[in-house]
Amino acid sequence: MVPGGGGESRQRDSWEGIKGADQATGAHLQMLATLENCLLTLLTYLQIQYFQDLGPRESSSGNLDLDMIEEYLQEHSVEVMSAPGVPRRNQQGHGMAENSWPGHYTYEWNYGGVPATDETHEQQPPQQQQMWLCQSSHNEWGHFQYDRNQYSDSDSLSTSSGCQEFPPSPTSDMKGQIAYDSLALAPLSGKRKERLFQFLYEMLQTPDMRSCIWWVQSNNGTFQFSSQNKEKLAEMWGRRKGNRKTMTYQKMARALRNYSRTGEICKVKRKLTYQFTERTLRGLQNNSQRFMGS
DNA sequence: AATTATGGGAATAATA
DNA sequence: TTATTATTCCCATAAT
Repeated sequence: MVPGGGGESRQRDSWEGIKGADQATGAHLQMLATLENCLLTLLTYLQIQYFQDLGPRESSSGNLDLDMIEEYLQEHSVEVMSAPGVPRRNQQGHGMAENSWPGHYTYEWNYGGVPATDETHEQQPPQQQQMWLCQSSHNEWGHFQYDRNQYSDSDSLSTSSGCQEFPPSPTSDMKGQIAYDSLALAPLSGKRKERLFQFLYEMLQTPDMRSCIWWVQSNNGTFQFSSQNKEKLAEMWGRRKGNRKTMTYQKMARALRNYSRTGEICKVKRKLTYQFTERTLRGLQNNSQRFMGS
């Protein structure tokens, strides 16, 4: 039937049915996970501070998330902590790429103008709203948003001026999977399909995802994937889209590359890091503000 | 040298 | 139907 290609049995059937299984429980678990994660994040942050202050020693203490920390430090071209043991790779002017906007692409957002005539329950209770429960609140930019103070954005915590930031939280595996699943399946009843860059932005606001993706500099829109967990993020993207085959970073990155042509996201020199175009970021930010009651 | 990251052509699928 | 976006496959090159 199919000429070239791996064929791969054409049947497009069953995978349809198994979708909206358990969302309520997922949401509850997610809430707990989020709380737990906040604590863990704080803990990790303190640990990092400790290491920075005292220099890297063999750290007999927590071996729990040392991998995480290590990867983080590596991927962030550690300029703090000039450790004897740390290879200190990559110069690149150490100040991450581009403190300013690349200038190309100066179109307009024409999405922004949506009246946001959303449904009834738009009062936005000031506290958390379960994103995965209220899918009715999105337009084409759509989707939800955490509380502002929940995703303490990396820059605000930076001790040094540059791109220093909050380490990815050490999401442990057990609750990790649960959280990832419920996040991945979030917009099941959504009408408009979410775009990849919107999904990424959403993940960037999600504390649980810090082990997969994080802001390098949120104010100029640069973000970076985790070398170790990028595949997990990709899988989530694929699941959310409902693709038949599993999404991989390789394929997701292909889509990302298209963005550099169409001007939503462009690549920066640094490993695994990209940057939202100014207008993209503006659109994303405006959009999420609409759903936060400011 | 081997692995990993980047980049893009091209066909196809899915959506708007 | 067409245009746009995303997916899938695949190969080449660069970087580490």
